[in-house]
Amino acid sequence: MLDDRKLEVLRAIVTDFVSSNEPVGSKALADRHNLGVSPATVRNDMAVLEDEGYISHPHTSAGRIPTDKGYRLFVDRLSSVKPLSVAERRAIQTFLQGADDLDDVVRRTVRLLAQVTGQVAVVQYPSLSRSVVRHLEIVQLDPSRLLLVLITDTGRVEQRSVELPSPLTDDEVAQLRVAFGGRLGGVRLADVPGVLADLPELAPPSLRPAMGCVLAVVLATLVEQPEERVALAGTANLTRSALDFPTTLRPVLESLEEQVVLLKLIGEVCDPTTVNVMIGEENSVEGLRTTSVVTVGYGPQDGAYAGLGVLGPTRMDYAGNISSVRAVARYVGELLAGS
Amino acid sequence: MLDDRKLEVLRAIVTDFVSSNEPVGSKALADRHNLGVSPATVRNDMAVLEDEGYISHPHTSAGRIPTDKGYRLFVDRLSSVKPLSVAERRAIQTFLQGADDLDDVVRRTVRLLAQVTGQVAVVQYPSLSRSVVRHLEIVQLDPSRLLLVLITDTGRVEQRSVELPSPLTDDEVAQLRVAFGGRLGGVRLADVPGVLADLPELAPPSLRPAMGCVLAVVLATLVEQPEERVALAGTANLTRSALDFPTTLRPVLESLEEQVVLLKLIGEVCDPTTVNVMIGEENSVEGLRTTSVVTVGYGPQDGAYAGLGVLGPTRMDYAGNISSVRAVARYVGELLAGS
DNA sequence: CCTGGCACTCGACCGAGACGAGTGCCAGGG
DNA sequence: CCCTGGCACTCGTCTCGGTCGAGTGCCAGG
Repeated sequence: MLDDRKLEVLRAIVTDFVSSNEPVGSKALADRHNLGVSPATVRNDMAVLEDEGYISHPHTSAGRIPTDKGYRLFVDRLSSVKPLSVAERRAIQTFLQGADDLDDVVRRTVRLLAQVTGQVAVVQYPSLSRSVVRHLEIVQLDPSRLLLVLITDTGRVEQRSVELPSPLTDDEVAQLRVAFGGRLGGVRLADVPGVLADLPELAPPSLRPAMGCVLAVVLATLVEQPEERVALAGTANLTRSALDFPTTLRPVLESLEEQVVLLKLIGEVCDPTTVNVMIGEENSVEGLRTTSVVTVGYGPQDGAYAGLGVLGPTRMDYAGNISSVRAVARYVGELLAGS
Repeated sequence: MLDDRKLEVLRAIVTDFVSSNEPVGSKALADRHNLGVSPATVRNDMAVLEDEGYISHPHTSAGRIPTDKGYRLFVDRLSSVKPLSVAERRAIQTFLQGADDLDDVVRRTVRLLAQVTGQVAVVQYPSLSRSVVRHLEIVQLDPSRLLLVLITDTGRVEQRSVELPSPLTDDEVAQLRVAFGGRLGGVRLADVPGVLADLPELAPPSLRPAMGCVLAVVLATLVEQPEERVALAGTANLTRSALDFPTTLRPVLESLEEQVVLLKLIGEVCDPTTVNVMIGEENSVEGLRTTSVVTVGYGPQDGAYAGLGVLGPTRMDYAGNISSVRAVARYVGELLAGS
């Protein structure tokens, strides 16, 4: 149905429309891209493409614009990978180099992504559940309150306070510390429940109530409902295409303020090897139906820490953004694995 | 120069323009507000107000709009305090009630403010330097790395890692813990340098290098350059007035992404008793010259934890926003003091 | 000092007409 | 069979002139 030339026409339409933001006509197409055929032929191809739902035109005497389906086909089969220039790679590397803190890494990353792509950037903090426990510290705030401080291999630090049923002595706290600390080091957070399952049985009776409380908090708030965090940057970039979606800007901004929404966007796919692209209506989030999202997981090869990505109008430079997102993800993954 | 009626005219212009967003003419003014004078008289007053720079008109045959100077006069002398309804107060209280975590409190507060005022809301986390140390925990990550965890009375938790010149034994770490922990409890962070000044001298020689490192980190990153954090919400509200500042939206969004800028906005005044209003050009931040900012400190009566406020177009409901900001600040202050 | 009246300004709105980009279709040619 | 050039047609955009009306500034009178 769609021979090579028609695909070529679609590609030309997408690239031209992305760069110009104006419906593209047959003549301009035939001129700019050396398709080797006349505008009339291009028109015929366009008619077919429109029948198939890949492009549409706003009104009779206007050029064509790609539909979501058209973008999808473009992304899947037509866009060639656009390798980053050496300068860009170096810029990414140096920009991320100076970071010390995990917070700092994430903040830099998200700004960098927004800058490089010119879109809205989203970076999820390394997920707790996929992280490995480096240390669990138990601090006594006052006799019957403890503070748990969890440190992961990615440098993330989480704290929770625990109300105890009865006061503990310093010595008892030390025992707790040994009991938990000794077992958790090096364990993936997802595996913590298994590791700790038999803990209450082994504890001396006097410690059991306290042990139970601490265990409950560890399991409930750190393992079962780990707090996922995300960083956001580049919302100002939405105004560039504000001419495109003037009244649509509001729902987008609203959606972006919802942590849940952001996590949904990024969390859905976290494979560090393949980049995921959601286009327009494919998007599950109401209010982001006019935008596209490019996400990828980051982390070591065998598994992902978390996801990151960019969001922009469906009319975006998919090839470029995919490359940028992938490159940034790789560098961040290495950076976190190395530290 | 400006008699009572002229002031009344200015107030009428401001209130009408704020609610309608359209230049207001003499006839409409004389009609809606019962000024007891004819449109012609109003016109004369308007001419004077314009000479004095309180109002201007976009073009010859259009109504008047307030200038920044006009808003300033309005805020300082003309706006009556608009008390919140009981329902609003209750809503604020119940909305904030459920919070447990400090993070949760701040998140809820900022959303609440954005919701109530319909503007962009900014809430600064309780400032470190004004906080009191509740606990400083020292955790040994590996032989030559420590993690410092600082907990303040407002529930804020900060952590920093320290590279040691040489490995320490468990026992030595315990000594450090006692040395610091014993002295810092209950001390205001700003007073920490004085309290710790003589610490190195008292330490056993073997501990001095490590002690020095820890001390340096505590002083440098926690006291001298404490990391201030802010939360932001309601950027979507900017789109309501997007018709007002269409191309101006971008610089505003850009400014709002800069932590530094936000801190500058809020940090300038932190008095919990008086509300601070910055109008248009008064604003020191380039790019926010078309907006007004209403801020206030929050915290216990004697001093402020930090600041919070809202930002919106100069054309905003100052009286209402001032009331809302003050009310929210009071509740948050109580909430944090109580816990 | 306020008031009504009046001429004037100037942007908003409307409709007609010209323009032109772009389309769809068709007949002819390789 | 597919490509091509030609041609009529559509329809949005732009421009222009004219009308309308809100609002002003000024002035003379009470």
